[in-house]
Amino acid sequence: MEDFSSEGRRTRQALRAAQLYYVQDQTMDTIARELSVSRSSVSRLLTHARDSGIVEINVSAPDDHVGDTEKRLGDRYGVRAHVVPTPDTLTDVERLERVAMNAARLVSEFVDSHMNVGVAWGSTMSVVSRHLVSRPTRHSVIVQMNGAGNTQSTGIEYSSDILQRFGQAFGARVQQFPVPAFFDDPATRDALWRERSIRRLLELQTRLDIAVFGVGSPFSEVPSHVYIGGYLGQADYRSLKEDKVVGDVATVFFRADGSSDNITLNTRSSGPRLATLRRVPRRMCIASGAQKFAGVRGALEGRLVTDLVVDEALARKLAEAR
Amino acid sequence: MEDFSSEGRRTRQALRAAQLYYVQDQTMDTIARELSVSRSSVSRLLTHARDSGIVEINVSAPDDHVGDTEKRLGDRYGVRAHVVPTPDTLTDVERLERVAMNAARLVSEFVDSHMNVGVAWGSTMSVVSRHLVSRPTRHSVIVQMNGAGNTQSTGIEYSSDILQRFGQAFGARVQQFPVPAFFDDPATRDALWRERSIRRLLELQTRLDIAVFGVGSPFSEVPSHVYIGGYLGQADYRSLKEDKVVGDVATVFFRADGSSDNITLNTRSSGPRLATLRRVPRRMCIASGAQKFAGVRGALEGRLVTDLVVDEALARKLAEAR
DNA sequence: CCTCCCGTTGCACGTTTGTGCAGTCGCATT
DNA sequence: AATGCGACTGCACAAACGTGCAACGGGAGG
Repeated sequence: MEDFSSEGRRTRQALRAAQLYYVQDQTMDTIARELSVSRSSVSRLLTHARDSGIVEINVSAPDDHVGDTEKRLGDRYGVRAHVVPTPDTLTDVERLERVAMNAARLVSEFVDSHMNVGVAWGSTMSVVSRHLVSRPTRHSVIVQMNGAGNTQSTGIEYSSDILQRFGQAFGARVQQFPVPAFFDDPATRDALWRERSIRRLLELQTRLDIAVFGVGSPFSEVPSHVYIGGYLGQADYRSLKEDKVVGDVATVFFRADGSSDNITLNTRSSGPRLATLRRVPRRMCIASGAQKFAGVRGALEGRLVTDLVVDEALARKLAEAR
Repeated sequence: MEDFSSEGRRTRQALRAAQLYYVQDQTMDTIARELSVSRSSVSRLLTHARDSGIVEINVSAPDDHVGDTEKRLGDRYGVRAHVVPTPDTLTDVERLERVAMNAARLVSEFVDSHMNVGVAWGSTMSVVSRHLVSRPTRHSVIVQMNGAGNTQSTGIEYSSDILQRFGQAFGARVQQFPVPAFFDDPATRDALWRERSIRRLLELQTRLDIAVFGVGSPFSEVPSHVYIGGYLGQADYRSLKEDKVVGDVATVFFRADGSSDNITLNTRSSGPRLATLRRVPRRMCIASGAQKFAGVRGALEGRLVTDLVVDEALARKLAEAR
């Protein structure tokens, strides 16, 4: 059955315009005449073509030009590093924005049909989700990695919005994880974890093909919003400090050497155990800003990461560390 | 050893500019300030980045929008068809130009390291070679498929120029085939074919990963330049007619049903037997203009082609044929 | 040291492209 | 039929971009 709806027509036009523009190097003016629409419409068609994934633009270094820092990070931590060019003069917000754009592209590049994609939430992930370039896939699933909180701080939406945008971009089913980020009583969690509906999701988490996450840095000057969102109390902070925590991934905490055993708070967290996380074939960590240094380094030491996306300054710091 | 030569520097800058422009959506002006060069230089850097393969732009149909004609050609002849959008009002030259641009992109997409790429020559291939987007590969070889003539008709260069451009684009070694397109005496060919140096090349031809070629159409109104370049005489023409030839690939002739047995002229041709050609895993045929209809159809019937690149009008004709 | 040559740069200009706005069309609701 | 709504179009203007040209600079040869 053919699709003659206006949406199908639009896509066909966009496709044709894109071919003429990107492959045959026509100007929009020429294309406009060829499709008998106005030049402006062609401009809009091309925009549509770009962010609906009809055209796909890749920038890749010829092998002999992979950045020095990237190589060093690769050698030192065994990760594929993606260093985002960022002049040091940018504000934190701009820097994050740029890192997120790069990361979003990478995600769209990696995700494919029939994949289970684990997605965490947080301010970084929020920005990333807003820059995803759409790429229609089939039978892929977006899986929420840890329980959500409803945060309304500036620029952060409900975690479900983040997931929704991922779902949108890949035409994927979204699998929510309807539990709180932290439980008060570990026993409650354990009970809930025995529920059939929850078990199904936990099981899904063990079969992820990709996990995408940022890192929290609880003891940096600018704490991740997990720490200001009212999730944790004074006592919890003290507990983290005692356990020598340097960061978290999906609300699961770890130390500078990447270890997470016997960290009190983890017994109450809704996130996946690090051992589980490490079994995911591709684990993409996105971080921007020097204040994430300790957290990211811990995540790297703990082998939680296979693909690292960071800004230049942070990359340098990581490469030089130790 | 680091490469600090000006060429290496240029590439690094181009890479960075490309990332900023295509991934981070910066304007050239911004990028110029960031690299402290003029905006014009950024424009030039981006041009360089595009046609040196640092950025790679793909236009692909979402599966549910593959053209109708493409599907029909696929069903009918068992080829992957690439129909190039071309309004019917174009001149033959413009049409060819557009088809060639598309084809060139496809070639660059298919060719990879360690591949042997067979290349024919002719007016179509000449235009194609001029639009190749560079893609650095290693250990790949460009192999000339049939003996060359030195033609100076408009727009056609020596076949070696075509090969040279292929070599350039892929950083590949170029393997010339220093024999005439047609021999006067089959025996001369057979003798030459026993030469060690020639045998090495013939053997290479049997191990091609891709073959790229146009088709000749000897009996259309506008004959392929093979037929006007002085390669063939009156008697030869008669012989072709008697043998019911409709076209050629790499100066090897075939009939409407794709057969090539007992075609007199083939015993004197320097091109590969069709059986040999058919063993190449990917065989890309590029043709533009309705006058190629008979030739292309023969090539398709003879299963000489796995990937077909044609303009819209020709595609329609082929799809409707039979 | 000078000179010439070749490759690179920025400027200035014309061209090409993005976008706010107001007008139009189709469609569903009253 | 009238009304309202939303999606889409073309216009007009501003922003962004490509390129011929002249000036610059650094290296080889005299």
